[in-house]
Amino acid sequence: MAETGVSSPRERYRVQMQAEIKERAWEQIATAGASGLSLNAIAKQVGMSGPALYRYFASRDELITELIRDAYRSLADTLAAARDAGADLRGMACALREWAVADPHRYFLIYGTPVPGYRAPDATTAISNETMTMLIEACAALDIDESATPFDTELEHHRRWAPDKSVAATTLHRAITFWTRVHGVLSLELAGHFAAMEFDPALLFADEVDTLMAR
Amino acid sequence: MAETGVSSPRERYRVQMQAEIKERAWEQIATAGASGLSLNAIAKQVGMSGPALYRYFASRDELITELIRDAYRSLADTLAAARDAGADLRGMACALREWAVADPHRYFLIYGTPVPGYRAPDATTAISNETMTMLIEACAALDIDESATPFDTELEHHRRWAPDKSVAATTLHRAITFWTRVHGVLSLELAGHFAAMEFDPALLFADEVDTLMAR
DNA sequence: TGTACATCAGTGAACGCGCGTTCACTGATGTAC
DNA sequence: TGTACATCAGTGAACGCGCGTTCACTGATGTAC
Repeated sequence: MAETGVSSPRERYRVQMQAEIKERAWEQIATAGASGLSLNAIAKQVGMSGPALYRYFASRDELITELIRDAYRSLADTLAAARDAGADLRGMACALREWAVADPHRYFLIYGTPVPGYRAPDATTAISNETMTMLIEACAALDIDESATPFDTELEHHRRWAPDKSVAATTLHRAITFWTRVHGVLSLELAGHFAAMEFDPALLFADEVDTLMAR
Repeated sequence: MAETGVSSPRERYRVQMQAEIKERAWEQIATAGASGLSLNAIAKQVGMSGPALYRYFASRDELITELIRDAYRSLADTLAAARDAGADLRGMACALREWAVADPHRYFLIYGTPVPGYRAPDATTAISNETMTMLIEACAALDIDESATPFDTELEHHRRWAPDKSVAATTLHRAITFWTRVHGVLSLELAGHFAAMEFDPALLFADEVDTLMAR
């Protein structure tokens, strides 16, 4: 009887196969987009015939859901690694950008056009909260005093989502603003909206982060 | 012989029919997303049978291209109308947000996940430049002096895309930053990433605009 | 160690479906003399 | 005003295609005695 942690050859093969399927799925998303993801095409890539994939995933939707969850997980892990390496908010921003640039399709699977009718499972929202908490802590470490804006007072009254009541509303505000600004630059950059302008998006990104940390 | 501006009944009917097809297409995008847009389904909605649509659009791709171009046009017109009504940068920001919130799918067709393999025609990039020019002019009207950042010097050397050489690099910078920040808030809001937090996204948006205009 | 059985990965055929697009055709509308 | 012709909107059948998913089945791998 297999105990926890010990895996039979069959189990190991299974895990390995699931991983390969996901890998091919990502390749396909890169060329055809998430909506063009086809189980049959993946099966062909893996070297199996169509229905065999149903040994590993109950349906196409389940596969996509796992890919999305993995993307969230990957982002959270990237930020956590940066933090654990002693990075401040700026360092985490760089890590985030590198993560996004490394695989734009993975980025857009999370932050791009929402899939119509798709409902994010609790698992992904939990990871999302985890990420937000890391950002809030990084912002709290900045310790800049500033005058309250209207949105700060709004946050005073709507902060049930925040992890710790001891964090100032201005800190929550800063974390949210960090998030929106970073996404503003990244999503436009990765979607190619800066293509006609010749400037280096990395400098724009850095400038935005600097501005946010200075004031 | 029909002169320019004068249209025969047939022509008028044609234009009207094209408009109705596009309208149904938008409805379908709203429920199934851009990738789920189906010519046959649209035809059914309009009350025609499949192939009839080919009288009005050469292919599915052409229809989508027109929808995208219309979306760009609609946004540019909205901003122009705000400007002509005497709105400053803040007013234009509000107009932009209202435009986006009114039809998120239209917004995402432009600023969402890029369609794999889709190449934006020159017509849309021209409209995009038009929009950017309006923003730059609105930023120039602010006339705030500020110290140059690294990205400002980058822009000094890469500004061929900008409409007028007399505009300061810091103004171009402000226009770009306006664009990225506004998109950061809007794209996260419209994609539902603020759903778990209870605050009013409009206040966050207003705060971002205020910050950008004050400093 | 050998035998009997259970588990499970993968196959191939088949299902119904909807897609974009073509083609030959009908019938109404407009145009020219 | 009437007739002859051209234009063009829309139809219905058909094309080939790939999709997700089911099902009964084969054959290899693991497990129990």
